Amino acid sequence: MSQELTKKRIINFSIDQICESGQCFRMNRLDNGFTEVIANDRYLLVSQDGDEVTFYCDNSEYEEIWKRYFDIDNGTDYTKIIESIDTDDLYLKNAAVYGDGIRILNQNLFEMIISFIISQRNNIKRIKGCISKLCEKYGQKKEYISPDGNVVIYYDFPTPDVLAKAEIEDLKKLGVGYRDVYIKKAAEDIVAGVFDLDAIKSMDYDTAKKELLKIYGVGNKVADCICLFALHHIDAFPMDTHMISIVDNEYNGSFPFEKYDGYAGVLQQYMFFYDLKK
DNA sequence: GCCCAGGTGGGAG
DNA sequence: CTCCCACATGGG
Repeated sequence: MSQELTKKRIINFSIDQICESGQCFRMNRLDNGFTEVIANDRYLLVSQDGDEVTFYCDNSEYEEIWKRYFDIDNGTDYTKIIESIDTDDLYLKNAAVYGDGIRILNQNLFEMIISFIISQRNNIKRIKGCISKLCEKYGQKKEYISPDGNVVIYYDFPTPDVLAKAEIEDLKKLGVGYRDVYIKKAAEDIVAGVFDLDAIKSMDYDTAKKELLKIYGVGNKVADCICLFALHHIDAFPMDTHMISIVDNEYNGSFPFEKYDGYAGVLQQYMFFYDLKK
């Protein structure tokens, strides 16, 4: 264990809950108790004991990369958000307790566009499988030396350029089904400059969502997922099959957004997770 | 065989 | 604007 590591005490943080929360598809719990995170063209191991979280990287990498990725000291006050829940709303209170430790990640924009295009009418296990195969076929191969000295092979998420040149037949072999054309067209249009990802990053929620909706294969729900998980617009509230039934069954068809102005997306994630796991 | 999975595009009305 | 429907794939 000669490798550097960074230990932090962090409240409202659970690497297991985040890993299972359905917002990231390249994070995995390993048999040895560590969680691997493949993101930002890097490989990270994380372990946790209570509030003490260990990141297997030096402090400068933690400060520059992972602190923001995990939404740590980034302005989102999870304690305050949970405390703001209407005391009469037992469902939401229970969901927040159940989802304790989930954070809204700051993930790569292109990766989220492609990942959530793949997610439509699909289940999380298959989504992860498709993305893993996509990265293996089109992503750059990298090596990571683990703390015990083993060499871990991993693959970066593919660039727009590479996916724009992909053959439809090859994409289909990954099991993405009819979404093959969506992936290729989205990548092509980004490469061609039809969509400017850097510009989208600086837009407010409504403007960014409107722009994302122009991408072929991106509809209302996927656009909201991208806004929430890549652009950190935590007022975005993705309405998938789970949320439709929750809002239907628990809120008579309309969620009280006015009580949670500006951050309903965090609560959405608690409810989604609660429904997903029960 | 059926239904479902973090839905969307396209067409009709 | 709101309905319809087809769409690939694998697991229960």
